[in-house]
Amino acid sequence: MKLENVTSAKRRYDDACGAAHALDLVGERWALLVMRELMMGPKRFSDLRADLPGISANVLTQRLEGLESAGVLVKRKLPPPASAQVYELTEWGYESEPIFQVLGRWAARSPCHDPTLPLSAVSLLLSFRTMFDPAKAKGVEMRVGMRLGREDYVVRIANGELTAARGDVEGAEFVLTSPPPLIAAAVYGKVPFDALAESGLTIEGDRAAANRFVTFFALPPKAGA
Amino acid sequence: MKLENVTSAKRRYDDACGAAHALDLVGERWALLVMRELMMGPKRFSDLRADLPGISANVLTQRLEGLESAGVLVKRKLPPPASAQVYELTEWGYESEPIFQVLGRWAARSPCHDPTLPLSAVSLLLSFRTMFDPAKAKGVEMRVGMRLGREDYVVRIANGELTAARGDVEGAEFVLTSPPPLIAAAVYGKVPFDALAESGLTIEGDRAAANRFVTFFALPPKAGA
DNA sequence: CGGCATCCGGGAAGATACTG
DNA sequence: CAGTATCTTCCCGGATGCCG
Repeated sequence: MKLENVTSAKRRYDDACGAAHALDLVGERWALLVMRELMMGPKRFSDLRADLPGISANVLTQRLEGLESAGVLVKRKLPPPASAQVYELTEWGYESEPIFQVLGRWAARSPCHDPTLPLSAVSLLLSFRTMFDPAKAKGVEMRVGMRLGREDYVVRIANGELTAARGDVEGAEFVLTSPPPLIAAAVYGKVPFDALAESGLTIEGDRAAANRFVTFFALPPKAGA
Repeated sequence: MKLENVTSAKRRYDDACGAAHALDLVGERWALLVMRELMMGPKRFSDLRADLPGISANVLTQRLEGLESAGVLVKRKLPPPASAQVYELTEWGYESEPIFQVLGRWAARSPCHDPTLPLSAVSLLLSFRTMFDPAKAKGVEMRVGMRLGREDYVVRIANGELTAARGDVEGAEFVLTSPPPLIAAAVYGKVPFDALAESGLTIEGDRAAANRFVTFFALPPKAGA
């Protein structure tokens, strides 16, 4: 848990401010995005590479080392017969979720935010947690399945709260099978599901519920407007 | 408002996730700390340099350019006779305060946070806003003056809320004149004011109120404990 | 003095190839 | 699959110097 192993002495801020210390720990390029990809549960090295297009293997190695030294994540070996190496956030690591929420909420107001860029499955799920508006889902109970590439996820809405986690899509009102960006287009761009079918989004189940689902989320207004 | 002027194309994350976009805007080294120093009001170039020991002039220039391009701050000329150039956050820029709060709260739990490092006046005031516990200040009304180097600040507690801003210390229950780190030691380290007097902290006014003041703040427990 | 351009050295990030 | 090794590029930090 020495700071030396996280950030070299020369590049530290030497500032007692908590925010500055956070940047010493996770302020390096890619560090926060690595953590983001682990927010929904452990992943392997190659999954991280696949979900963070643009990161190079050596940088990923360095970040994983640094974040482990900082106590944000641990490297763990899955028991046989899987026997795979995975990286998992510590309890404290998971507590970083509000960082992504406030960063996301703030940046969504940026005049030059481009929502058409690629989007990972984890990012989509975290965005639901961030942008869910309880007032718009009063009295609603819903269970939504999402097949997003390698992993399946379940989003549940009940008692004005939204939870999202990896899980079995069986028993959901409807199941979306799609690349994450298309679901974002439906939810945040309010693009009709029908218009997205030809791009590779499919709905099984209650389509009316799906159309209701997208009304529970809204982006904040752009700044300077 | 082109992203080109903020982050070169090669170093962008190409990720629609809001948090990733935030990092494109303010993820470069020093950018967030520059914003932090402006959270209590406009400052001049040389004040920023003085309050961010370690930043070099050219990097500060680059960050100010980038943050202006991003719409986070504006460069403004004070009217005569001051006629000084100052940098001021935009309304959207000021809305970044929750970023500092969640970063600070999260990093305060870090096992290797060193609270003895230097601390700027703005950081201290922001930490009050972040760490204030309304439950501990129930029914309290208090007006505190702080002379922290170049600027004077007023902290007010009323109706279970804390506000902190630049202002005249006249009319406060007590006035602290001190380098910011000593006040942090009193508030967060619970070091008695008497023990700090010889290091350069002075209290004028109601010392009992000062001793009450420090009880309104508490750091979160360390992670892994 | 305040703000910015320029040059340079060191080091981090990026791309590619390679290995157990 | 899970990383190293290597090479290049670019950013950061420091120093200097110009110009209002």
